[in-house]
Amino acid sequence: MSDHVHTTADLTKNQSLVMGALAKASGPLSAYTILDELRDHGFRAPLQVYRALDKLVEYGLVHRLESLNAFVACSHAECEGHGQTAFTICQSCGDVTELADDDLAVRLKSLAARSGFTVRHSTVELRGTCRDCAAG
Amino acid sequence: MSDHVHTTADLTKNQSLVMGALAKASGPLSAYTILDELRDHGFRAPLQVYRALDKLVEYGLVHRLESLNAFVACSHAECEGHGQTAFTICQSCGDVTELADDDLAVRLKSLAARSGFTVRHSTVELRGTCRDCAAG
DNA sequence: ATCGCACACGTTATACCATTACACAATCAT
DNA sequence: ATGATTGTGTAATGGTATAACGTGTGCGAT
Repeated sequence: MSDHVHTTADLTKNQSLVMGALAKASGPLSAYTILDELRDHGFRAPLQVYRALDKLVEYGLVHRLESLNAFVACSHAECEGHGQTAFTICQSCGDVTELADDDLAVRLKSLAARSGFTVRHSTVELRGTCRDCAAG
Repeated sequence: MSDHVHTTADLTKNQSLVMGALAKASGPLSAYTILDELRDHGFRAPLQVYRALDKLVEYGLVHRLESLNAFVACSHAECEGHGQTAFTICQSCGDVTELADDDLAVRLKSLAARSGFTVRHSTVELRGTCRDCAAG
C-alpha cells in the first residue's frame, strides 16, 4: 500500500468480497444481508463483515447510512476528497441517492464553528419521497 | 387532548416518566438505559420505553440521535415548529448540542428538490470535537 | 535468519437495540 | 351500551454490533 488513496485494487480478500456485494446491489445492504450473500464464499460470522466494512468506510469506498443501519458503495468513482455527502432516502420505494454539495459542507462546518465545534464527520440523511414515487 | 400541540402536561404516565428521565439527564440516553432507570417505577420491558419514545418524538419533545441509537430531550422550550434540527456530538466527551438554523432547513430542502425529492424529515449529526475538548 | 511487530483473519459468545404478537384496560363519540 | 381508538403489560423473538480469544502471514530491524 504505497499511499493513503485506496482503490478496489488494494483490498484484501474479505474487503473485496464485501465491496463486490455492495457494488452489485441496487441499494443499501445491512451487514447481515452481506453476510448471507457471502456464505458461499466462506463467510461465517458477522465480524468478518464488520471488519471489512470498517476499512471500506475508512477508505471512503463505502458509506454508512446511520438511519438505516445499512451500507452503500460510494457512487463516486473516487470518493476520497469530498468530505461531505448527503443522502436522500425514499420512504416509499427505499431508493437511496447520494448528493454531493461542497457548499453544504462549508455551511455545516461554519454553523458548528459558531459554537466552537470542529466537525470531523457529518451525517446528513434526508427522508421523504422521491420524484418517481411522488408522480406514481 | 384539545389540539395537536403537546406539552409535558398532556403526557400519559409512561410518557411523563420517560420524558422526566431524559429531561434530567445531562446527555442522550439509550432506550435500555431509560428502562433501567425506570424499573423502580414499574417499567419491566423495552416496549414500554419505545412506545413512550415514539410519541415523544412524534410530539417533538424528544429527538432521536441516529448515529448513537439514543434519545435526547429537545433543548427548546417549544420544539414544535422548527422543522430542522442539527446536532453536534463531541467524540471526546460525548456532549451533544442542538443547533437550530432555519436557513439550513431551506437549503437542504432545495438541494433535495433539485432531484425531485421531497423532504419529510432530515437527520443532521456532526461528529467532531467541542470547544472544551479542543482547548483541554 | 529470526525475532518482533502490525495486521488480517476465524470462531465463539455475548451485549445491545428494536419489534411482533397477544391480551387487557381506559377513554371517548355516537 | 357499543364500538373505535389509544395506552398498557408481558413474553418471545429478531436484528445489529462488539468483546475476547487465538491463528497465520508478511515484513522490517537487529
